[in-house]
Amino acid sequence: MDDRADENPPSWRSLPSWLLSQTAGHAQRLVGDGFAAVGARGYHYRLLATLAEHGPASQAALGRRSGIHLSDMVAAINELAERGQVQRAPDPSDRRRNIVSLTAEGRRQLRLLEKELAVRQEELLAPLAPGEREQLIGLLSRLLDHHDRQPGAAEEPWR
Amino acid sequence: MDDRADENPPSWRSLPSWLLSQTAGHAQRLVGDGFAAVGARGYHYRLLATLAEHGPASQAALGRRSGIHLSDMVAAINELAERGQVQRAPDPSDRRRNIVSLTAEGRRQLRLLEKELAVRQEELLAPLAPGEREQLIGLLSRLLDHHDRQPGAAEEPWR
DNA sequence: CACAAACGTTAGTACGACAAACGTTTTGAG
DNA sequence: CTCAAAACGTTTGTCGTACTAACGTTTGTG
Repeated sequence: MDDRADENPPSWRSLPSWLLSQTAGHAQRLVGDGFAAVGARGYHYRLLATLAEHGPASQAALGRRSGIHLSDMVAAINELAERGQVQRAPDPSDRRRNIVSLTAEGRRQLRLLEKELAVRQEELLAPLAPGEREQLIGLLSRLLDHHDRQPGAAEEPWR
Repeated sequence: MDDRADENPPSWRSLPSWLLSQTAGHAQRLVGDGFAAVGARGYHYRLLATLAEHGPASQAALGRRSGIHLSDMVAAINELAERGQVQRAPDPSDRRRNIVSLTAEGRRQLRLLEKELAVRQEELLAPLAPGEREQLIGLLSRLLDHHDRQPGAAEEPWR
C-alpha cells in the first residue's frame, strides 16, 4: 500500500533554500567525516586555523576571529588542550585572560585537517567541471556577501 | 590590541563547503523566521505539504515521504495536532497505525506557510539575476543528485 | 572609589538529524 | 495454528552548530 507510492518528488525539493540546506548537509557530512577521521570537528579546525593565521590570542579574541560563540569556546579549547594541540596560559598582563597558543602537535594536526579538507572539497564538487565550480563559488559568495552585510534589512520599512 | 585586527579573512572562508554551510545557514534562518512568524517550523511545513500531496497516511509512511526521522515524528505531529492542523486517528484496519490527516485548519496553515516560503526565497536570492538563479539551482541540483545517489561510494576502493 | 566593560565560564535552548530500546500489533512460514 | 519476524509508534538520549542568560572575576575609567 505504501510500497511504491514514494516516487513523485515533494514540492519543496526544488526550493533554493532546500537545495542549499541539503547540499550543505552533504558538504558538512563529508567534511565532518574527514575531521572525525583525525579526531576533530569543525570548531577545532577553525580554531587551529585561526591560531595559525593570527597567532596566540585570548579566548574572546579567538572567538571573534573564528566566528565561534564565546559560550562554545570553553569546551572546544578544553578539547584541543586535552589533545595537546593548544596551550592555555594565563596572561600575566591581564589576569582575566587566557592566552591560547598553538603547540607543535596542533600545527601537525592542522596540516592533517587541511589535507582532509582538500580531499573532501574535491569529493563534494566531483560532478562539476572546473568552470562550473567557479560559477558556483561565485554565486554563493555573492549570496553570502549580501546576507552577511544586510543582516536585518527591512525591519521597519519606512517610518 | 584586538580592536582592528579582524579584517583579513580566515582561509576557510572561500571553501565551497563553507560557502554552502553559510548560505544554507542564512537560508534556513530566513525560512525559519518565516515559519516562526506563523508559529511553525520546518518539520511542520514538510509534514503539512506531504499530507496535502499524498493524502492521509500512517506516521511511518509520512516519515518516509517527508524524510523526517521516525523518532522525530511523534513530537512534530503532537505539535501539529495541538494546533488543530492535523488529526491523528487509529487505523481500524491495523491497530498499530495512526492515520494522520490534514484538517481545514491545517490546509489554511499550509497556504500561509507557502506564502511565507515564496517571500523568503525571493529574499534569499535577491542579489541574483533570474538567469543566475537558474544557474545556481541547476548546479545545486546536480550536486544533490550526485550525493543522494552515491551515499557511500568508495568505501572499499577495489579490495 | 565606584561603576562599566571585558573576560571566562556554566547552564540551558533550539533545530535538524540519528540511534537504541521497548511494547504492541500484524504477517508470514513452517 | 503457532511462533517468530517485521512493522509501527513511542521514549529517551546523542551529536553538531548556534545562540541567550547569568555569574564571578578582573580591568580600566569617570
